[in-house]
Amino acid sequence: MTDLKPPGGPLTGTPAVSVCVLTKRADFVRASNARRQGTPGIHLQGRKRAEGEAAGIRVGFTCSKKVGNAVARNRAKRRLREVARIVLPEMGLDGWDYVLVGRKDITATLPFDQLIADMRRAMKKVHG
RNA sequence: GCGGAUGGCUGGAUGACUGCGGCAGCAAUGUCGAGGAAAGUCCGGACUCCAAAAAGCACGGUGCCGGGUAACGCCCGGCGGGGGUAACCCCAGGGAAAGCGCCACAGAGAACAGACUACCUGAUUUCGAUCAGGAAAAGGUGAAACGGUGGGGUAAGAGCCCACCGCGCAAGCGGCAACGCAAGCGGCACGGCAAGCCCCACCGGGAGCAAUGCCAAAUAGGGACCUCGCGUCGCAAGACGGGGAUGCUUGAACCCCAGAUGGUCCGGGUUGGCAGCUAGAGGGCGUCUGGCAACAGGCGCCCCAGAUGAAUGGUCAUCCAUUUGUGGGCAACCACAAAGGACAGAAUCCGGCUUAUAGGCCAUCCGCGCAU
RNA sequence: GCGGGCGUUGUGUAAUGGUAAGACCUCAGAUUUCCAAUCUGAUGAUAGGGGUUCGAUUCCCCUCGCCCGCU
Repeated sequence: MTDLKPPGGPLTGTPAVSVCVLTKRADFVRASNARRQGTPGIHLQGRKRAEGEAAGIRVGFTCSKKVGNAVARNRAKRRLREVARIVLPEMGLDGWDYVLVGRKDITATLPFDQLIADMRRAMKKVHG
């Protein structure tokens, strides 16, 4: 199934908005029906929430069983979490939900700086 | 040195920056944080609930003997059978003279007796054969065919007789036992399958931490049908009576009894938090005692994660082995560069089994070769 | 996590322990001016590995894959 992990604590260079983590299945479903952008390493889904729904940036992580066994899934999730920790403070928009989806083999093995580049490109596409 | 057998260990190391979960703290911060299989869920337990977890039946499991253990289908030791030159390895390994069932095709005949071809004797004969009797060695079939070899014997033959081998029964002896050794007896009979039914012995009540208990929120604390039934004595406690059992029957204690009870069905709801939740038959090291061993016991020291969209990560440097390429060298090897670092991630806990696993290391033993 | 079930040609189904059957599909041929329909023929499977047995789809064990239930 899909997995996610609790808030990332105080982020370095955090902007004024807070970041929290998606835990409800309904939020994941809504995000997947909104804007999406695939890159070699990351599949990104993004959604601008309706007024009064929640505050700040929210982010979720998903690695289905297609990604591999438990070791591969956990590894992909950890790297996605690290990517979000670095990229979201500089590019995330207040009032949006983001869902990062792992891809088979690639998310766990791609060089890390390339993964970050993929994330930045996907963010631009989803916002634009 | 080469080849092999068995048992065991390890599962990259150090550092820097930056993150995550638990605990402590107002905070700064401190401290702890995956495995030998955490896996498969194949067994066994602990623990919780089910009216006791009791008896019988049913059902399921195990299956040489002895021991170990909380327990086991696990482990240790022994026995028997099979394989290997050997070290050593493998075996669901009780009962087929309790009973039932099955043994296709082929073959004369498939389980207990019988006789297709062929053999022998006699009679008949159209000289092809037919009939009566003897016999069970030879042929062919098959996974399996009624002991084997040699000799005697005979009309032909046959354990019909003899020798050796095999087989069965077995006094006695050894061993806790499985079992082993075996005088003697028997002309030989009793085929295989019980991972077919079954018999025997032993074991097992069922469900499972999403168990179970509590708190909060929410909803229609709703509707239909059926069953028991509207008790007696007593001020009361209680007694009598009735009801309540998870495959079936019995069933003490216990619970309920005029309930808005119990059962079935329909409809609604199905979220959040806390406890269970991690220190236990616990692990490691050292040492002593008993034991062939598994293991048991004593002492000392050290160590023990608890998440819940689920923590233990990311990046880099150096070293460590590995592979590839280039250069040098007869070679061992040296230098430089690059790549990738086995299987795999706790979810109530523990003991086993099974399966996956790069590379490396240690010990013991066997065979061959060489040297002494 | 815990508990349960299933696995046979490409698909959905059969098979007392004894040659794996039949249907649809695919291919080829026949029929037809051509197509469809029809007829004939062919290809093709017991999830994998061990064990019991003379002989396993069937009986036993291990592994793999798929499906279902739970508050």
